[in-house]
Amino acid sequence: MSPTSQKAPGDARPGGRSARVRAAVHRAVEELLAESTVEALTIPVIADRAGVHSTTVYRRWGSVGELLAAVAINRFSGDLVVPDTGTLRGDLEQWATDVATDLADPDVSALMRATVGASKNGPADVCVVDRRAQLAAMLARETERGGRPPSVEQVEDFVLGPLYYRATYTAQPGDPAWARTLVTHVL
Amino acid sequence: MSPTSQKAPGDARPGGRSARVRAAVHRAVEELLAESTVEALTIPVIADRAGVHSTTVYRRWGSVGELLAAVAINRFSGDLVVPDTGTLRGDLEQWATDVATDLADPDVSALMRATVGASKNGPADVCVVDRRAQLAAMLARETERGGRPPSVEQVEDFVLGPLYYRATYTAQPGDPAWARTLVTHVL
DNA sequence: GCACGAGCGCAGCGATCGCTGCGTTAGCTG
DNA sequence: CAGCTAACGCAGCGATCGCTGCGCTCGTGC
Repeated sequence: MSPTSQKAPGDARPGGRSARVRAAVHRAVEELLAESTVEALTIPVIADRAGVHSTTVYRRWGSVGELLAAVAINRFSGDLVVPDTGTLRGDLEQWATDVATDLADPDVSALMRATVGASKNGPADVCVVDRRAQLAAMLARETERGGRPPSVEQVEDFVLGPLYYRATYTAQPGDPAWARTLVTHVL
Repeated sequence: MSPTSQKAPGDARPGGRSARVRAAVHRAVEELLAESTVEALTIPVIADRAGVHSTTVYRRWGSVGELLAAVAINRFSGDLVVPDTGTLRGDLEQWATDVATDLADPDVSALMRATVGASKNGPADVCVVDRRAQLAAMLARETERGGRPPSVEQVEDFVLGPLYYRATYTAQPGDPAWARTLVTHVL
């Protein structure tokens, strides 16, 4: 399932109210996740917070799970620009620092955990597909420069893995300095 | 919050019916998680599957979140015996292989994801506290042998991190051979 | 500027959830 | 073996959830 395969209505009218409603609902989900548990995250509550009728949410997203996936895709895509510092190390350090900073935000990690819990098709890859694409782009650039970068899997395992692991399972999210040491280890 | 701070009733009578009910409910949760989504995991459904009345589940656990945490603690504690092969590398390789095998089970990863989503106090450390304790024990034994093992955090980041990351966010859980390469990297 | 149609608000409906007294059963204790 | 108490089963109750026709509003294209 590609991130752009959103079959939901509203795409045929991207200019006006639909976009406003979508933004309001997404914002409501993030706010509620930041201040409450996912068990209290029900569609009537979301709709009420967004100033939108429950019917709209039911029709456009169907369930809390799909809504969460949509919010996660929207949140984890496009927020980070792919760094281009000239060297692979510089790119990766900048990128890892950005990811670490993003994951250190409690609201972001709460959204991630909720998405993980609500994902029905096995793992919650919606949280990482975009990051993986950015990583592949940086590594491909290094190859074009004539370097021999590590594989995507290696960087994913030793940089993204620890970062996401800490944000998901431990109480201490990684700080930027630690993220840079991860890059050093993998190079 | 220690894993043994279960304030729930039933501990004063560990020999008979309470233990049976607890086992039946835990089993029901694992079964339902394996065959359905977490959104369908409601207390009446769990109680019905376990052959127990809903009242009992409400009284002993209170909510699906606490019940999931209890199941996770029970599942992720004591299942793995700490290896003792004589060398740190042997211990870690055995241990990482066991963890990888465990996480490769779809039912286990489903339970983990559900626990992550239902955890209210931030991260879902119930999934890793016991693993961390086992790791600390192995590293302490190496210190007693006179060796200089890496820190718990290092092994956690570069072995547990990738393993849990893959099980949580990607479609390819780690196989035992790959788990051993992780150990090699950290030593 | 005007007609068309997509998307939203409104009202309400079964179904089910989460929870609470009360009586009964079953495991611990002397 | 007998008494006690913790834990469970039972029935039922508000509350709320998820969902469905219907009419209306607002963005889009001619």
